[in-house]
Amino acid sequence: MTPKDTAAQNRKEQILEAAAALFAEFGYYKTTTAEVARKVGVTQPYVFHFFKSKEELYLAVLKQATDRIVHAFTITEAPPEQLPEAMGEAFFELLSNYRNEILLAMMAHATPEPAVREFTRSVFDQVYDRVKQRFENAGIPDAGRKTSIFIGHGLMCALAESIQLPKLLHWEQ
Amino acid sequence: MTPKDTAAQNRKEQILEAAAALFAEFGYYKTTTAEVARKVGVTQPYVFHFFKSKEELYLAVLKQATDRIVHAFTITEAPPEQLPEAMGEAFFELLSNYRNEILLAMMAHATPEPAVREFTRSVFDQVYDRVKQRFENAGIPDAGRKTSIFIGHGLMCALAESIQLPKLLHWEQ
DNA sequence: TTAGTTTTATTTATTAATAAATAAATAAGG
DNA sequence: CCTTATTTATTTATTAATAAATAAAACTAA
Repeated sequence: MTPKDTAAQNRKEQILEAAAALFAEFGYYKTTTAEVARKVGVTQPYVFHFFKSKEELYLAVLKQATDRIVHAFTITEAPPEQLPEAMGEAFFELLSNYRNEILLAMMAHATPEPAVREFTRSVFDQVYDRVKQRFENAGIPDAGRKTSIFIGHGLMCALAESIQLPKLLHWEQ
Repeated sequence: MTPKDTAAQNRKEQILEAAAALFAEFGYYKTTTAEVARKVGVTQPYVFHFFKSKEELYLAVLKQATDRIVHAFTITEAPPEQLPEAMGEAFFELLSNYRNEILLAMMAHATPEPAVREFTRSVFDQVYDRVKQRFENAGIPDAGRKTSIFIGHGLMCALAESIQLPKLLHWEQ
């Protein structure tokens, strides 16, 4: 019962979810609006009743994903020395609960639509600042560098997932 | 005078170079064979005289790029304690000398053509093994984890370049 | 004149997007 | 209630554009 609790609102959420799964697996260009519609069980033009273009649909999914990420990095609490690990775990949990959306977000920079690139840029900018700030507040030395490494680590996890090369993330142990 | 030194061979190289630039900037799907041709100054169907499909052209560019990367990581020499830094510098040099190709290679995993994904997978697999082996030979402890971090770092540099967010790579200093 | 190089002309397929029609649900009035 | 009006939900039919790929012709130079 979030914004409105109508049948149409429900459809909109279903479309977002189907789109997340398809965009994550097949990318922006190889996902057709017809496939999204088919997955939900409606007709292709009906998708445009909720989103005025394919790009707008993609951006809606992407925003949902990045909001989750920013939120998680904002609320994670831990004793200062354990903050980076705790935030890494928070990301990992997100990845396991919302795999499609998160993979989508971590690969969005490879989608060359200007609006997508710009959105992605602003999100990484924001995430970098927030994470760095928190590292600094926790008294972690060299917070900027640690933040870069933290983000690189996230990219690496997403890569390992998307090409199915689990050996890349063997840090367990 | 590599394989053959004919005019056509020359054209093939020009096409590869134009394709690298366009694929790196606009990605696989938003780059048309017509634009590649126009950049070289030939007609669109002529591209198919050298590469039997757009995918084959893309894979040829990708292979050239990944061969450079694997080669660089193979030949870099340094005293054991400086090996990771030296290899990082080698990658950075590659990125500055062959920017288009290297960015292409670092984002290829987001191109959902099965052949591209599989190729990318096999290259990262190979790179991981080779880097880890060299780290181990240099007596670096926890070589597997260090290799993962090394790759994550490379992904992060490519991201920073592609979305133009230089703050991500402020480790200089 | 023949092999190598390149173009013109054309096809075929795909897909986002629009417009207009229909059906189902809800509400209002007698 | 029962029928008419109105909104909400959804479909059918269609367009318009784009782009990869093929085939065959033509040019060029040795």
